[in-house]
Amino acid sequence: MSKVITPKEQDYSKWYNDIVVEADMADHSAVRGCMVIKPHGYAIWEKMQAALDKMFKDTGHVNAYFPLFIPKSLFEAEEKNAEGFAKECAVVTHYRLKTDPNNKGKLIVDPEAKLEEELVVRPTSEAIIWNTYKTWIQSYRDLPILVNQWANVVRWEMRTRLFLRTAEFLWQEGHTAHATKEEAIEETKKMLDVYADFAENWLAMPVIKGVKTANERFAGADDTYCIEALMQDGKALQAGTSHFLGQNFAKAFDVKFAGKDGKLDYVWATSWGVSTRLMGALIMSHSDNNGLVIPPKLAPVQVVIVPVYKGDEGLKKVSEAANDIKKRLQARNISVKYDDRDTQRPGWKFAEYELKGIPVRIALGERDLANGTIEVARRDLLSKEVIQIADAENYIAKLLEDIQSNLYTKALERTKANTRKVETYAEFKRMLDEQPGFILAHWDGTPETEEKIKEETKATIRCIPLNNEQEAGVCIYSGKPSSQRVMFARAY
RNA sequence: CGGGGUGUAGCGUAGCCCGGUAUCGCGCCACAUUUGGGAUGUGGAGGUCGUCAGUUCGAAUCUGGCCACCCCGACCA
Repeated sequence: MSKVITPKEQDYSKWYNDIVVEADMADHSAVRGCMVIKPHGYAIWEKMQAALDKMFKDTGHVNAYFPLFIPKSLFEAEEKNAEGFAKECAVVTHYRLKTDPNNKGKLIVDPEAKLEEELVVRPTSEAIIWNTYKTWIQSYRDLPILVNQWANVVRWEMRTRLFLRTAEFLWQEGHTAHATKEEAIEETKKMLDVYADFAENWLAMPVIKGVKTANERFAGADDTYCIEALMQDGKALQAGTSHFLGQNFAKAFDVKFAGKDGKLDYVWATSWGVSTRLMGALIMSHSDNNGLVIPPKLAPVQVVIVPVYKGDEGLKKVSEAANDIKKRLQARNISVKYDDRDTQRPGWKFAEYELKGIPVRIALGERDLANGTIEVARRDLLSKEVIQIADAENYIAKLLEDIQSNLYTKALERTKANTRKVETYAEFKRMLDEQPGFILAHWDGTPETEEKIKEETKATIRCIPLNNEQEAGVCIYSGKPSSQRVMFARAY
């Protein structure tokens, strides 16, 4: 049991925070609501980026970069989008500081350097991008445009939590333009599938694909699709969104194209994004009271080799064997770190790598050299096995696959076990308190009912699952007829 | 932004009520013995007590402003 991590049964929020900080992923910074992502955390994010970026490229997308600042007049062009984000925008009003004449050595904002037009720090980039697309698009031959950008955005949140909700965060935002509604909807769904694929095959995190209700929809979208995942405490986490934007932004920014028939029409749009919030999802899907657990496919280092030895001679002998194993594993595309620091003792290293979630640890000592063996420990089950050095590559390659699939299977079973159907409002409320998770229940389809349930229970409709089974029933709240169940949960 | 709490060495803390220049543990540095699950001993370094102002002969301690963080609400990826 870790000395530094608060057990999750005792205090789940504290457990989460301890993991982030003690596993060296991120820290609070001197800036309110903003975090420092430390090398170990950033390395995981880079792994996510690399995997996602390849998936985007494989589906025909290209990367570009748009400005951080958005002139207010552009920002307000799409009314619903602007309204939706207005309350959480950072705004640049001046472009210069000067020395304070009344307080030497201090700076003040120079009142003479007021911007003619304020600049909004992007909370999302639809406005600046659609203002640009206007100049890129004249004809159907210019379509589709399939652009993604990796960027930081700022949303001035009241309450922040490392990775889950910070004032500044890193993400990718795809922005596509299409000639037809059908094509745009297809793109929206395709990217949702990419996200679900990534979540399940890389994060080892099962997700429910669905569509948001009008209340929960992205400001400015006609439809918002999402992937929702269930965390270990039974709360839901929205892990990615893909929006069908209709012609809303094309109309706001007057982006028209000439079709084959010569007629002008507005362009159809999508946008889609995932953020550093996925780091929070990773933590809350797999980690335990001993620290972080990283799925092998996203681990910055998949295997660490810890030498156990006496004296310089011992280290030399062990290192020879360790470096050989390292090479053989690397030849199989396994990332390996050989930690030969003699400033820390083996036990200390064991605890450290466990805390940081490295999937596999090899301990190699002089005793092993004599026997031709290594001790292999897996992070997910905390189990150890002694194997022949000769079998190392095959054993560990398979072990990494096992860990990846074991993490997914465990998370899937947990999600299934905590997804329940309820028929009455009383049962619904009891379930939320006693066995939190996804709750499938009938809803009359009105925003009013959704709002009431949210007010009374803090539970929201996470989504209407795609390919939802049609089933006649009555709304748990109003008793009115309903044709399908929707998925409720308390959410992050 | 509303309610509550906290801020003392890198981290965790005692001292604050009742004013007199700061306690302990971990960590850090040196040396020795150690090394198969966070080693042990000896010696040592490290502090504008969050910050700014006020009261006082004297402030970690009393008063006020500000800042940051944590918890609970409203908001949210």
